[in-house]
Amino acid sequence: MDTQLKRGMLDVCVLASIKNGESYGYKIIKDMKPYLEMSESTLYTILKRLESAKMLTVKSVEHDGRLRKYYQITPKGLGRIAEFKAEWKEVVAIYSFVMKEEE
Amino acid sequence: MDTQLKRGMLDVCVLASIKNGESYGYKIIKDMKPYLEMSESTLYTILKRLESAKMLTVKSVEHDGRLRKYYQITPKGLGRIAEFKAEWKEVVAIYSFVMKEEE
DNA sequence: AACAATACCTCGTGATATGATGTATTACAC
DNA sequence: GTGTAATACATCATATCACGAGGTATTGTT
Repeated sequence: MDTQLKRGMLDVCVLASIKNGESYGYKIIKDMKPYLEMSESTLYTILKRLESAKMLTVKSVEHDGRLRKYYQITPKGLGRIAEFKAEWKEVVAIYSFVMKEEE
Repeated sequence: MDTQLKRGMLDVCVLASIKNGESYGYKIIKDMKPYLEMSESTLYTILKRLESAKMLTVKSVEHDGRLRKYYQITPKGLGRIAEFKAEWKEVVAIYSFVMKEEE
């Protein structure tokens, strides 16, 4: 799938992955895989970005000798999802424009 | 509207604008405005990109003392629109993922 | 012993949307 | 007739960002 088309959905997808319970990087990638493939470097970049934007918080936990960073969504993160929901209407309108007079 | 979300639709929108008859830069912006706002610098960048990709051809015409560059879509350009149509299904699937368990 | 899976990370690169800025003509208001 | 908006094109520098390549370290599995 075209990279450009995914942009703008990536951030929101990550937020959606942790919306109903905290999760961690490696698991987020696996959860999203059926819908949207994302490389690890992309995900960790996004997680850092969302953390800076205060859309999620993080806590590190030792698990089987390996470090795990659990992410929780914040009200601001939930707000971002709501915003996306509203913008989606515009996206659909653009799609309609493209398909106009298409058989 | 979020810039990122528009990406990936911009190219296709421009192609759609000339799908049913040639058009020129200034007019394309006006035609798309109700659906999607795009700055002039963005459009001319895209037109050049699409021309390089052979998705459209151009011919210059003098009109009222001003230069106008008329763009026509090519089979490759039409192919791009068809491709987008297919990718749209994936986009909708991603949207569903984001909205899952959303009230 | 070798390899896959788990789990994190950084860095460089390429693509690209946009604001700022520029050129030149026509149309219209005051 | 002077100024401003509209028409119509263009370039350049900048910032954002997805991604591949590469790295570290531990725990299964073959």
